[in-house]
Amino acid sequence: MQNNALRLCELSLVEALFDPLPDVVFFVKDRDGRYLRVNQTLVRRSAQRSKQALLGRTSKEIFPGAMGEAFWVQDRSVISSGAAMQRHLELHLYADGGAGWCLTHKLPLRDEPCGERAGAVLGVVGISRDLGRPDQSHPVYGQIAELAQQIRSHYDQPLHLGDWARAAGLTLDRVEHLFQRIFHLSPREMLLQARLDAARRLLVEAPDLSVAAIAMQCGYSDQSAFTRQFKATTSLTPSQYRRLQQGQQPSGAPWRAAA
DNA sequence: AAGAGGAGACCCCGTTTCTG
DNA sequence: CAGAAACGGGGTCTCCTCTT
Repeated sequence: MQNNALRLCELSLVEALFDPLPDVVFFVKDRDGRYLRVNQTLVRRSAQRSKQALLGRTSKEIFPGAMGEAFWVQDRSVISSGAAMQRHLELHLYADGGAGWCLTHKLPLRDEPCGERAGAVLGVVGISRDLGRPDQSHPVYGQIAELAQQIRSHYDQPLHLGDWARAAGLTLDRVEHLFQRIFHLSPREMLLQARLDAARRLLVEAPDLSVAAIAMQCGYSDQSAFTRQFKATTSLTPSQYRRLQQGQQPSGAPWRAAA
């Protein structure tokens, strides 16, 4: 426990570093998923008044509904496997109806590498960063932006990145590298973003369209793949999302949350 | 109709090596 | 040393089927 206390003390310094960053959520949780450290951005986004209001509580208590449940499942997975969750692209749906794309990273918090419980997982530490603006100052921004536009406007088709890269006079490797550098996303992640943005729009604006039909219109080969990806990204199935946007409680888990 | 899951194919991404 | 190229393993997607 001594080691644990020391580590948490060190983490308070990290917490202080993340406090002034409005686009990054920072948190540390114990083995039971209870918040031990949070930054101010998380306090704001969870609609809490202070850090104290979050400490000792789990994401399921702070974010009632599918999103809190999804955070909880992620935490359990990191803690039980001891494996990090890196670069998970997520759409966070806020209580005020807004939505924002984030990249989430979670690492297991381990005990000191010596002593009886050497290396034991004590909890999880993570950040969730809002997707930033593209780096427009990069010399080949124009070329890559054109490719990105192609991906966004052809979201209903399979990704033919190799062909598009060749047409632009670039290699596939170069395109992927530049996408990361400029957009902080891989081409496939950008395609996923475009498809799910379109799907969210159709779920709300075309209530008569079936989930399967929307899947087809958004470039998925079937409803199964669409539902799987939609749920992995938003924590909700397409029909739950549709009911939520129509102002109904989705069946299953109770839902009304902030990020 | 919608959701979930398994198998197999293929593509992406992280890492290493090469080059200027 | 930075950027480009190459490569192999893992992850993702499609197809298919079953369940609710």
